[in-house]
Amino acid sequence: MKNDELPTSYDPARVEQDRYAWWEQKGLFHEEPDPARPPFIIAMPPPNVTGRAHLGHGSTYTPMDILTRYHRMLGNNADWLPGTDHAAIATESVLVRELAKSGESRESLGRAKYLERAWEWAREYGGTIERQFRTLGFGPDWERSRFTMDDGLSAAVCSAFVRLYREGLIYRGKRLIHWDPKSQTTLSDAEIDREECDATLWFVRYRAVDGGDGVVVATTRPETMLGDVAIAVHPRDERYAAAIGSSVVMPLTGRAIPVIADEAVEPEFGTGAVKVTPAHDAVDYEIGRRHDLPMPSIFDLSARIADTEIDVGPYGGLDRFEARERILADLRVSGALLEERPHRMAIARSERSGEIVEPMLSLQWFVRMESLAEPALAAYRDGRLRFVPERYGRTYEQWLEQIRDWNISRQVWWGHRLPVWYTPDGAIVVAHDEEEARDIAQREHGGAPLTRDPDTLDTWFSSGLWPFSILGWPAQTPELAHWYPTSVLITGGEIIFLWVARMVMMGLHLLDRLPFPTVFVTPLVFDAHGRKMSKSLGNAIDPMDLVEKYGADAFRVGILRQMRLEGQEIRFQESRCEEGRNFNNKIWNALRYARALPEGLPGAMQLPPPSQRTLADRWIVARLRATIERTSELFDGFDFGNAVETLWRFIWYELCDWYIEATKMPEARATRAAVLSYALNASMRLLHPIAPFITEEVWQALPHDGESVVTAAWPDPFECAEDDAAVAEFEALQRCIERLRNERVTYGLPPRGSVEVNVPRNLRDDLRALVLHFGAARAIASDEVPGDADAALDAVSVEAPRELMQERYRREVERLVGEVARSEKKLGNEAFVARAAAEVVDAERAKLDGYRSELQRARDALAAMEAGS
RNA sequence: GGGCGGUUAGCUCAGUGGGAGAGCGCUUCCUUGACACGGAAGAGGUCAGAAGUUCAAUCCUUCUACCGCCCA
Repeated sequence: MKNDELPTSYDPARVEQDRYAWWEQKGLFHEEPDPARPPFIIAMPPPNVTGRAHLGHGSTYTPMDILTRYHRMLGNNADWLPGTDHAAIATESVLVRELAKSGESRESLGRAKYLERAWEWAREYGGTIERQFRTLGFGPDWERSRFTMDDGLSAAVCSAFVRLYREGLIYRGKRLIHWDPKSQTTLSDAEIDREECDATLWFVRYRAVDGGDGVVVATTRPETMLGDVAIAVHPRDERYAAAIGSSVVMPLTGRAIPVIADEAVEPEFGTGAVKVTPAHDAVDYEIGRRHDLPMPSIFDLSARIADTEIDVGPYGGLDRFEARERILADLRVSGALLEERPHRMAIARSERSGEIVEPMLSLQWFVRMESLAEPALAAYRDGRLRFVPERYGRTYEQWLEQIRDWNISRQVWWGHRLPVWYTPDGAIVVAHDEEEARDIAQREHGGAPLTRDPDTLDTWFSSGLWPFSILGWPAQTPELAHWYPTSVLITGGEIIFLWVARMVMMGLHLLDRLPFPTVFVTPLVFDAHGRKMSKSLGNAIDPMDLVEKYGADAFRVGILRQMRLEGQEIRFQESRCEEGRNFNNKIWNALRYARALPEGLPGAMQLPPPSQRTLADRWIVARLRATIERTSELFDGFDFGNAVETLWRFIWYELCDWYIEATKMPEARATRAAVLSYALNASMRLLHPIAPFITEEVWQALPHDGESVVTAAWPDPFECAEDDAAVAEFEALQRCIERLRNERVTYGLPPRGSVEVNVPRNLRDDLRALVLHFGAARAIASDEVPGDADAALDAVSVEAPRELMQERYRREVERLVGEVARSEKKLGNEAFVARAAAEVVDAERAKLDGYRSELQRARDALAAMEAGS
């Protein structure tokens, strides 16, 4: 492509899609296990198969893409393993809603037909998010993409279940679980959201059996009175000491229940006496267990009052909320309802359906967590498992310390069906498949017919196996041998319990090794004012729209610049993407400039010999070296925000603003094409993990080695000489130029057109040329200035009408007198000199010396002017 | 109630025990032979409040206020 074919501004839409297809067709993201190279493996947290990309993917998945690309360039055996998750409850609730539109339901279709539909659905929408990830430039090894319901992964799930069951770590039991009456399924603790809301606290009198005053209890759920089995008070609550052991009458159905004492009761809450409904409240359930109370359920699965276990009086068949109203009305009439007070409380809703969750006693499958949690805790405590930022480790630790058994059965159909069969008399057979189940039944249950458990497994059960199931486990594959454990897990903080801890437990238990040594927790994305993004608030931003407006690279740069290593949130500002686009345009134009150099670019990428390099060459090469080292360090430390910032500053301010400007001087001609193309090429490689598309386009248009920047080598800092002297001199030059520009404005001189500057006779020729070039100035020779180049550059000044210059010098003298006074005062403080670190005191002395000589120069100049006027 | 963050320029945020920074926004100027998605200069802050440690605190400690996240 000739330079005149390069448009004046970079147009991402023109290149991104084709470039991505080219990468994929070349297989650049694919790897095979290679024991000869260090592995770098990331298991992509599988998004919901029917989901869509959102901004959170930007903050969480871009770092994975960066690290994989970076390690590939370092020559490692780097692979990013993608995949999708079947997201049972989320997908099923959408599907059921869709079916309802055409008057169908799960039940009307039957399980087989329903699953067929579900698969169709997954296939239809399943490609969307992977396509969107391509649009965002993510480059995982698509050939290895897996789905949690694949045969292989399903086999892993089954194998894990059978093994854990046979080890006694999975059991079936009647426990209090969270029930979603709408979706008709259980939910784990992690699948419910609690929200504060205004509620009412009702005070109800339970009379003594002898008709005495009895006890007044406070409750937020009067409808559950039907299932009350006791009244509980705190054992040390004086007010109720006499009542403990007596019986009272539940006002609705007249049942007598005991008054008991339990530590769990808070004496300050309400009246200090609470009703106990073990089948419908978590605290009550624990009380019920401690006191061996009956646990009658009063609801059916739709949370309607049902009389199957206990007399529910006239309330049978009522929905739980209708029942509440009726019961309150009846209590009012009977005079048992004494008072109602407004009350703030947290109610639990299903994260997916939004339905208010009902605690229910139910026969479900559980994983016994204690013995799994222990090694997972130990791995963290002895430092084998590390969190970045560190504070998230405590979140992990706390959760594991108070671990509870994990309810893994779900009453949805879309998912991994439990590998569990029952004989007619209720014996349990757990097997890898039906054939094995029959063998077992034959052997142990006299060939009794089997019925398979209809339930499926919690999605997180399969997710917990993800880092090794995608590598082929339980089969012993080369991938599993070389790529497990993975290198790092990157995810949002909200699923440390749901997912991270479970992967750790499963990995340690099933493979005896941690699935990853490091967990990098990325920030949550909020809107610009810190509000959660949501459809209902209308503040959600679709990353696809941002890509369309600014390009994928700009989106990535935009969101990364808002990431901070220790940050827990990003207040997303779209303007950052716009700035990212501007940055890309800057790079593009640097390329156009380089290609327009009349001498042309060299064929190979090579720096000129050091002896031929100009000061600007030496400076930019030294700065490039520092940038390479810094960027590597920041990537290694997951500090992506600072990595972008570092590259941004180098490329825009140093390479484009200063170096390119310097190459416009005649003195730069001999070396500029080689140095500029080298620095640009290296910059593109440094930036490639962050902005894959534009870096490929620019890299291809420059002298380069290899077929793609994707597989190019990470820049080698040792090709670039350190050069502190050049850096110091160039920085002095920059200060000088900035001062000259300031003087121009101060003196009201025209911004363009040559001004005259006083340049000490002894200023080195190359520096003099740089000063005149950057300052757009003509030199007037002035007196020599003793000292180094720094001092000479400090003495450069713009020539202007005498009064203006005098005024300026007067202000300069005034400022310096202040500085000298402050410094002298500090050094005059004996305590400072005696107690401060020696280097701090020395630095202060050096500063003072500097101020004094500057002051002297300014005074001399002023005196000379005044003498001359 | 328990745990964890935050409070720095109009906005979004960096930052360090030794004279406060960036980007955007704002003001003024510049269509210089890569780029107006650009360039130059500038204004703008008792670093939430109080106390303590220190020769020295925006930074360390404690407390207070407000905001947020997670868990119960």
